Amino acid sequence: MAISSDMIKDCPYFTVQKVLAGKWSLLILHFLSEETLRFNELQRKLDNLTHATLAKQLKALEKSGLIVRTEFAQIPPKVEYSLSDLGRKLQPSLDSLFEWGQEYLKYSSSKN
Amino acid sequence: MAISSDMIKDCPYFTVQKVLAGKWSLLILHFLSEETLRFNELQRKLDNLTHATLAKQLKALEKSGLIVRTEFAQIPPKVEYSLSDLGRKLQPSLDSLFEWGQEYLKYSSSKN
DNA sequence: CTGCATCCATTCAGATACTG
DNA sequence: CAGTATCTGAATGGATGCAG
Repeated sequence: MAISSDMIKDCPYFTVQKVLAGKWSLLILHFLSEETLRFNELQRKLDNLTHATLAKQLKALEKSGLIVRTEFAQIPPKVEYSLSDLGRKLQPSLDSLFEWGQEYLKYSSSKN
Repeated sequence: MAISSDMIKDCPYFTVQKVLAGKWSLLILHFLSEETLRFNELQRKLDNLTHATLAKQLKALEKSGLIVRTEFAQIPPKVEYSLSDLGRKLQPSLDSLFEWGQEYLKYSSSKN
């Protein structure tokens, strides 16, 4: 259903929308673009986010191939997340969106 | 709920995610960036989309201030949609995302 | 520290049908 | 031609608790 046949394959916009669907995707990608982070470090940066929710988002991003999960076999467990090549390629777009977001905020605050 | 106090105001990423949340936002913005369109013209471009759904998306985008609705007082009714200044400013980001989407599709198809 | 399973609440796309 | 109202089902964010 939704968009049939060709479009779903041909349309990059659709892909983008799918990948960025996660409510926290942008934030996560942003933080990971600055540095590789462990699960808990990431969670601390994203306050107000339970570990279950974060886990789901990370899993989704990993499945999309945007981030890389590296597990260290040790006690206590340690897992690091970083951007994949694909994720790194997205960064310019991210920066661009970030700037636009600032414009938007500026605009709407002057509007009120 | 979710992200409290400052972050929600300060974080452009959050704004972006809110605006692009709609499943069809990217497509709609794309088509409108090429030309001003009437409701039905837009719907024809977005096949597989009921007018009710499209109406909701357009309303959301209009509320976000990304598109402009122009109504002509005539029979039969005529309404045109076009990008606002804010919407136009988003275009570079859109293009950037589009390119990335293509990369993504290329990558995943070679991966399979 | 990290992750999974479960349940709940909400959100939202989509279908249908009705109005001017 | 354009828009609205209502309903449904699916997806998903989020809370809690349990397990390596």
